[in-house]
Amino acid sequence: MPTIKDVARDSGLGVGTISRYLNNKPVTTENRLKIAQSIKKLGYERNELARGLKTNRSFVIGVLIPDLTDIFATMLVQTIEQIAYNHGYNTITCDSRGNDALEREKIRLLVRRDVDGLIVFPSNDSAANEAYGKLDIPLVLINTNITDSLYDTIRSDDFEAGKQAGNNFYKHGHRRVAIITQMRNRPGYLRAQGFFSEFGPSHDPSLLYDGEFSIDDGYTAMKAIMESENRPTGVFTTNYYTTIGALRYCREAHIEFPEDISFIGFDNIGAIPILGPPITIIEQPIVDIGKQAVSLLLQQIEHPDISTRTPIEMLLKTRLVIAESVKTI
Amino acid sequence: MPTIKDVARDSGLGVGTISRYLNNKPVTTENRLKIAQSIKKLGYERNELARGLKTNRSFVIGVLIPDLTDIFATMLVQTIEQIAYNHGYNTITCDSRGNDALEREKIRLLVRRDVDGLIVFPSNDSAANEAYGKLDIPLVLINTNITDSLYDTIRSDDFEAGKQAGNNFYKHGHRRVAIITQMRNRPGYLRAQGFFSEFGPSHDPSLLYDGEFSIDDGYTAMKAIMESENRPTGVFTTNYYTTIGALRYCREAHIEFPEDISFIGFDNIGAIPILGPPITIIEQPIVDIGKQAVSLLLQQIEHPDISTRTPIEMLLKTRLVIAESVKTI
DNA sequence: TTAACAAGTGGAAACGTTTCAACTATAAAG
DNA sequence: CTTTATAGTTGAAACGTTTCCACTTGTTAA
Repeated sequence: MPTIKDVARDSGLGVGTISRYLNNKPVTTENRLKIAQSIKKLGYERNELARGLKTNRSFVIGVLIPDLTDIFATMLVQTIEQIAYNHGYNTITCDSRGNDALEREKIRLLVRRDVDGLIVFPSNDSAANEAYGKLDIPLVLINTNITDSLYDTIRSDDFEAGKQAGNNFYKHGHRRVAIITQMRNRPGYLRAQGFFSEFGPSHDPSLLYDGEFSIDDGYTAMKAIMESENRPTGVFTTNYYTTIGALRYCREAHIEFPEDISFIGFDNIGAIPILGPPITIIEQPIVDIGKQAVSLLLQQIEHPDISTRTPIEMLLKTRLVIAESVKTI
Repeated sequence: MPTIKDVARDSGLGVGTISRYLNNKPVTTENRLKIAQSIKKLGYERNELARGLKTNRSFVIGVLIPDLTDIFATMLVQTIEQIAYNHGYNTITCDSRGNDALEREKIRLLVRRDVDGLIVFPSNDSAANEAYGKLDIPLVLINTNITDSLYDTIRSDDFEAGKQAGNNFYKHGHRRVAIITQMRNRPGYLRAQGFFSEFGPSHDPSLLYDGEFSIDDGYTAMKAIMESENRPTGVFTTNYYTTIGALRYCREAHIEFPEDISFIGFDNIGAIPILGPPITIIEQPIVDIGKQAVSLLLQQIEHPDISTRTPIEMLLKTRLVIAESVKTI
């Protein structure tokens, strides 16, 4: 591979000049031409490693997600990737497999490869939170479990999302509605809180189905609900996978909305709008989340002094998309 | 950040010794201890950039896919990531948005960041093929369009996959079956060839629905088929998205399998096994594709002399998963 | 005509590693 | 007790950039 020195020799100029050219600093047109010519002739390409070594800047941002096949996460990454790219940054994505230790390791990998900043979509495991404590690198957390993060944080307004669903049920006359969620996950917890808040100060604990955010748990919970003694008049699922799981059970058991039960789901993405029955559903502003995450990160990267700033927690409103899966009672 | 020199100073040893320690070369136990202590004390972490600059090795492999939200691609990446990791390599993933120019740019990005090898899942656009011509870096292509690649290539046995579907229809008595595919995509083309081969030497061209591998085109084609004059007795879709699209139309139009028409789909992943009706479907061996891709790549990386070897094209068999969506006539 | 200045240029030093030739200490062999 | 082999250590050089200071032009003002 040709180096900057080869270009210098070939064009008869000094390495400093070549470097200026490469960094868009002023160079006489005459030399500009010579250099361009030599570069083409030799097929020179800048070695980003050497550059990063010297400048401590890589123009790469790292994105860490718990699961590369999680549709919500990958949609997010996709918008992050695109926006970052428009700002001159490239993105590299790693999968932590929802594993605490692996998440920490991947973060080090990225840091050691000199990423300029990190956007982390943390695994559910709350223990992971410590990991960030030591890092001093621009960092933005998305949908984190942490309550008082030292870092900028961005998430959907989960409490409000829960309220939107609860309110829709309530105003259609529902008073006993079950919710399928994951209480040890902060968004899951907040969605539940918001939901119940619409039904008054106290609520029947048997309406809360607490488990993992997984297809299986959605399925099982939905089944339990349909088979329960004092069956509620509606069900609210609080993430993509529980929604999928619940819908699957309903398909298998030939349960129709809203005839057999009313239903509000979560995350109008992936297969749901396509293969699922038309349902009323909460939509997260994925594109905006991505946009704001990049924006906050770039602020940190480009104004390092800002790090003394107090951390920002940014809430983005969700949207209730109305279909016909909630019956008026 | 502390450097190797700081560690040397702190431990009273030479930088060379620290380097040996870090690279697991023999060091006296006495020194080993001192070094370990200094490293912990200073919080030293190796700078991979500087290392890569010197060694030309990064132990990172780059993966390029056309769409980060494409479930087939991300499942592949996930297994690649895992297997590579077990071999001591990390993975970074980039999205080319199915865009030829962007694909080329991302490849350069990765090369310039010194990845040890590349696994590329090419965009449909055949023009992209040139891009690889110049590269001399270990490279494996997955499901490529190129017929006589200079690089190792790995893909499902698409012709055989088509035959499996065609044969299943044929032996259930079907003689006029439509196929939805993308002929300018090589896998799509081969799947069609294999499919038709089961029905004899010639075929009715009106049974071929040629478009993009997209949900929309799957939907439109399925609609056209159902509304056609001389309606075929079955339909074969040849990738995930066309399958989804076709299923969507069928849901909306209340078409049931196999009563209204027989159906075989492709790629038993994502939402299909969960939300879709139970259908006979072709399954690609995703895990094996990932495994073999990494294996071929590591061969190239670790035996550079091998590059004189003639390129390998590896075919992996698909599997026909049988449900009840094909009627016996 | 000269002084002052601006705009570019050249090349050595530095970034944090690994490598390698020279060196030291220890052990084994005679 | 010397010689020879062995194992480990040392620090300078190199990897390909950017940065910075000293330098050369060319231009303007007096």
